Amino acid sequence: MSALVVVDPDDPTPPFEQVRRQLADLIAVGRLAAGDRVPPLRQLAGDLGLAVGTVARAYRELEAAGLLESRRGGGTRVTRSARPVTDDRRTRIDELAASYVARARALGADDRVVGEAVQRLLG
Amino acid sequence: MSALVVVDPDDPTPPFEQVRRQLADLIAVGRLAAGDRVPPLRQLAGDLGLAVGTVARAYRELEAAGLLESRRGGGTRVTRSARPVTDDRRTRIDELAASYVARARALGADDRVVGEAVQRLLG
DNA sequence: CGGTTTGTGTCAATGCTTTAACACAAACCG
DNA sequence: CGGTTTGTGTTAAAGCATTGACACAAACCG
Repeated sequence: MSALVVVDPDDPTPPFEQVRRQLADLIAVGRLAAGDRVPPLRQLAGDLGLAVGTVARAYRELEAAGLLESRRGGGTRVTRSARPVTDDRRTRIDELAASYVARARALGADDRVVGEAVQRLLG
Repeated sequence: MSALVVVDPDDPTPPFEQVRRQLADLIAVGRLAAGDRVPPLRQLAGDLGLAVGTVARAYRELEAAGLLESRRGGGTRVTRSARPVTDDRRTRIDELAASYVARARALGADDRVVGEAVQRLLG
């Protein structure tokens, strides 16, 4: 009975962000495929012990990112096709990359290792 | 000029928690060895653009966890009993890389873009 | 058609985090 | 010793996340 998503009360990360990240990861990894339905707001909120608005925010941000599509009465589903990379997204990706490189270097990794760790995941 | 720690302003995770996690990682991985000194509160706060109290909280929680020891006037150092988990540095870097790739993909980037963003930073 | 499901929106109240400025205490160092 | 460094603690103000309750809108289904 592994729940789709879990919220860690000891993690200071805001619950809406925990949910958002986990769903984004599930989609990125393919565990949630295009067209798959995500739990209704009230159901997921009830399961996690969160307010409806909190889960709604996670869905809303994922929809803004092009990962989910919501329809009143129709539920929320994973988007069929991924959006093209816009300029905004490009700069955001650069920021994520810079953060990763900085943190990996801080752990003592040399640049070769830093690059390989990513390439290994990209095939 | 590799920064010891970095804070991501776009990450809803509270800054004190970002700092706390990264320092815990550095210690767990052995990049910060037992007895090593951590930057003075005011210095790290200045570098990161945070208030002194914010960094102080990160240090305080790490001390409560037994990872750091603070002395007024004497600075803050890694506890002797805090031992690095042997060679899970590689694992930790892989986790960081996986997180970056997942987040970048979630933004709609294809794998080529994800890889290039990193390579651009590594020269 | 009509009832149900589901997402959206509002609102005030509450709590947590951060900030800035300041005072204080203890260890360091010349 | 005396000045400096450094960690600790306080305060008030501001911002943000969450909650719970409620109303509304649109899609679904029998």
